[in-house]
Amino acid sequence: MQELPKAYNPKDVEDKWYEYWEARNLFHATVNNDRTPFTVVIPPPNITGILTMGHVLNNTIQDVLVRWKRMQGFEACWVPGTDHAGIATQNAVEKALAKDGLKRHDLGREKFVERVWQWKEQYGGTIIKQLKKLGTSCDWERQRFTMDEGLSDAVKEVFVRMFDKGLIYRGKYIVNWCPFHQTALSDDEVDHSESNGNLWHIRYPIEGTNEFAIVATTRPETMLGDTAIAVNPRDARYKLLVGKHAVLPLVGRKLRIIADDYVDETFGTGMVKVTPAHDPNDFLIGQRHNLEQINILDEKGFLNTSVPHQYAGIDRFQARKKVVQDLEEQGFLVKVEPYTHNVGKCYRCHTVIEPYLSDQWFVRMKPLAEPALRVVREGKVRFHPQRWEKVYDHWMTNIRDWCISRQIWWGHRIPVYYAPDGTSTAARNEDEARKKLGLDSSAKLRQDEDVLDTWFSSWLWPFSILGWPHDHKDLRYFNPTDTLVTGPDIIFFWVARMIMANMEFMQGEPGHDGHPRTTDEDLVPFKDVYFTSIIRDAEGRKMSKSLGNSPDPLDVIDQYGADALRFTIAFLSPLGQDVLFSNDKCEIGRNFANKIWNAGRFLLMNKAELFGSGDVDILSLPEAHLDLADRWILSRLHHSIGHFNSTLGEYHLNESSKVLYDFIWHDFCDWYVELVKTRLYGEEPAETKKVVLTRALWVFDQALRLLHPVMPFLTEELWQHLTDRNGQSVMRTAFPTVDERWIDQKTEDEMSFVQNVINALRNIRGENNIAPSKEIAVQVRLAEGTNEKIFQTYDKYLSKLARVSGIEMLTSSAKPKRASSAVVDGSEIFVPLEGLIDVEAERGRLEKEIARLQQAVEATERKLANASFVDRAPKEVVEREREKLSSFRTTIEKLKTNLSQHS
RNA sequence: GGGCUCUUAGCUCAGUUGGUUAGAGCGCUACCUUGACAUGGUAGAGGUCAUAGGUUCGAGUCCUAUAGAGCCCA
Repeated sequence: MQELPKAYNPKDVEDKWYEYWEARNLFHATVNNDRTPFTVVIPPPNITGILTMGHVLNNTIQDVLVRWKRMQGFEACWVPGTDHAGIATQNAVEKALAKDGLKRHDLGREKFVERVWQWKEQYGGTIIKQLKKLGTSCDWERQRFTMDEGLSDAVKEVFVRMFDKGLIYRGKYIVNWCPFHQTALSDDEVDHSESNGNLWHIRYPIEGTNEFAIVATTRPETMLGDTAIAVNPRDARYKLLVGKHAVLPLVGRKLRIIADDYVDETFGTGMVKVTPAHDPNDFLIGQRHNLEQINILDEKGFLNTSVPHQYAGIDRFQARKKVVQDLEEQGFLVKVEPYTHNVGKCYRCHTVIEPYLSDQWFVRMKPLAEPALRVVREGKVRFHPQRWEKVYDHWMTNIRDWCISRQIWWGHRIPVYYAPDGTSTAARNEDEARKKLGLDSSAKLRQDEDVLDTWFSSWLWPFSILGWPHDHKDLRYFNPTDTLVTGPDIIFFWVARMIMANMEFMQGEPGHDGHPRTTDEDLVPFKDVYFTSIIRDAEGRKMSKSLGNSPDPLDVIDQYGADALRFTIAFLSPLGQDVLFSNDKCEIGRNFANKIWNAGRFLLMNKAELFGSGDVDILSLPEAHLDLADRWILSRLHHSIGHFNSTLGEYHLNESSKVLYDFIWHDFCDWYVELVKTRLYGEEPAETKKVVLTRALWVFDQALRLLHPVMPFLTEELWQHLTDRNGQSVMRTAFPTVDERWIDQKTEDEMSFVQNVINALRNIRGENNIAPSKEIAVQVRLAEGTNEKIFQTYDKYLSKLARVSGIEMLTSSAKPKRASSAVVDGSEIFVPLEGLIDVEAERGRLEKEIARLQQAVEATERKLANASFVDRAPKEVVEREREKLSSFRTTIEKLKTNLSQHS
């Protein structure tokens, strides 16, 4: 057997094991009625995207959960896939075309879409390859794409069903319009940023008076589309004006003065202009008051012919200048003041978004929202952290219809067909459309030009990827899925809509038992939603391309290893709080990996020593020759297993990681390995040594299994080294379970006493500057009730861990002279340091300890002096305080006596 | 304007339902290459838990207000 390298090198390990797992199909899950499924669907990354730290966090969490459940015997299935990202992808391809001087219209729709597919084949898989580097155990056989055939069928099916039910309609609505892309954008595709503009105050003459209405606007050109002036009905100043008319400058149109609650009487003059076709709020006011909607723009952002001819055909920003100039010349401009306000910009091209009235397709959300709201309120879908339920509740109770049409070419084309006579219907194909429209097979149809919002395919993800709309055994078995891991930023766009879609479309589908689904429990898409943290840079700023502060995870993996990155990110991620990340923080994970590596190296070197090239059976725990250290590490192991399982079950991944870190580094490496050395290098017979080492290997094997979900590569490598696994992989072995038999408080207390004695001796050594190589003699005066046997049996622990040459039990009450001393649980430890003792240091040491305890004594005395504390606090608590006080006092007493020896 | 979150050691954060002398990692100081590991070991320094009230026998923990930081919605 070859010796392991001195330092762990992830590069020798990671790709090798990933290929091994993939080649053996270990990520694959199948319908298996002997097992409970555990299903996770990946939030499909965008095909234009590359791996970011956000993906790393998100997918590490999913992989930890999936690997953990898989080892626990669940049929764990993690379905991966990608998202076609309509606008982003179209944009990327258009950019590529532009390099050849081409526009998409030069190619035409069909050719252009072909080009996008080619682009997708070439670049769309990048992020998937990157995810593999991270070690994700996705079931790659099941990989899906939101534009693939099955998902396209699902999209059509859903559209047609909803259309037929009247849940989809076409209507005029104010949308976010990008004049560059000439498409509507959903709210999330608009970036809002503070912008310095002006607030123009304009005077509108009031008909039949000498008075004026003064209104303020940040977009003066929209006045050309004004159809009313509004005031608040409670505003006493304008009560008499309501019902009168104002005259729109430059245009001459009469504007009704109306009263509407929307108006804020404290803003400006308390009067606002109303432009129903170019402002979302004004649109709503317009609907309430039945106002005319005058659209003054075309789709490129130029003024159209519904404005006076001198403005028609001008770009909106030019028009603003001209309108302002004309208002000023004609005396309508009151003042201009600088004004900072939020301006929406297209997230792809940063063009200023125009609120624009256009024909769009909408989904009626109210009927869908109701059941989706109920299942969250009733806890059938649980959010972690729970506070997001409030946000969800608020959005769902105020839900607005969803604009699903986009005026682009890349995406699911809207399955609505128009007959020559203008009638239309939604259909799965042309034949069906003709049938529905009562046309014969030769009739020419025109399909709607628009495509669907990308989220319209994403919201079907938990069932479309499992075979719906066809009845599929996978769908019956794996849906409802279990845990969704995603960012809180898409709670509305994705999470809420998936709940709505699953509740709506799984209704009546055969469930796990083959019967039609009816209960909420069968209809939800997932049971738990884990909202991840946001990754920020070390200064707490959001990671962004423009700041250049987002590390490339592949560089990080290259530098530190995937396991180190995974562990670090898990360790740093509190549930619901942001994570401040910088590359060098991966040292936490890298150092931990190296520590584990070397613990393994230690065990394997000793194994070679004791067993030669022969193999060792480490599959069962040897229970012979158990000593305190053995019983203690087993107790700690089982505590840790329980703690890991419970914290991970609550999605406190940072705590789970800390459990692993503390157990492996501190319990196993710092103490257990050192204690085991006393036996391996001691005088026990070889057979005992073999048992001791085998037990250590067994414990380490358990530790590797525990750690595997977080650090899959390192654990597989070491696990394979421990013994011949006959083709087994750690990722498919049983996860450790808690065995209460080994959890033993008495053992932990005894061990803790030994540790405290060792710590006290180390403190004496450190403070007195005793060279580590120098051995010390120790004298002990035991506190009453302390078992002398501990010192007799485990003197070798002290000798190894505190370099103690010998222990003498004191029987007389005389204090040793020139000794450094400490008190541990009432027992006094003396280290005679003739000639070595630094009297000043020793005095300082003891005085400091006395002062520390003195403070504790005072605090405890204060508590016990308080009659109502003694009266009203639980008896155990009071009793504990009394014990504390007496123990502090005795300790101080002893320390003081020892201090007096040095005066 | 409405809602949510945060403020604990120089830095980044833990701290479960209120009850030991408030913890960890990094950084810092000193010592140490001792037969797994210097990506390491041992010891040490460092905190009036943002502020002010309140509830309670008892508050880092619960409540209210204030200040500061951030996020979401309108």
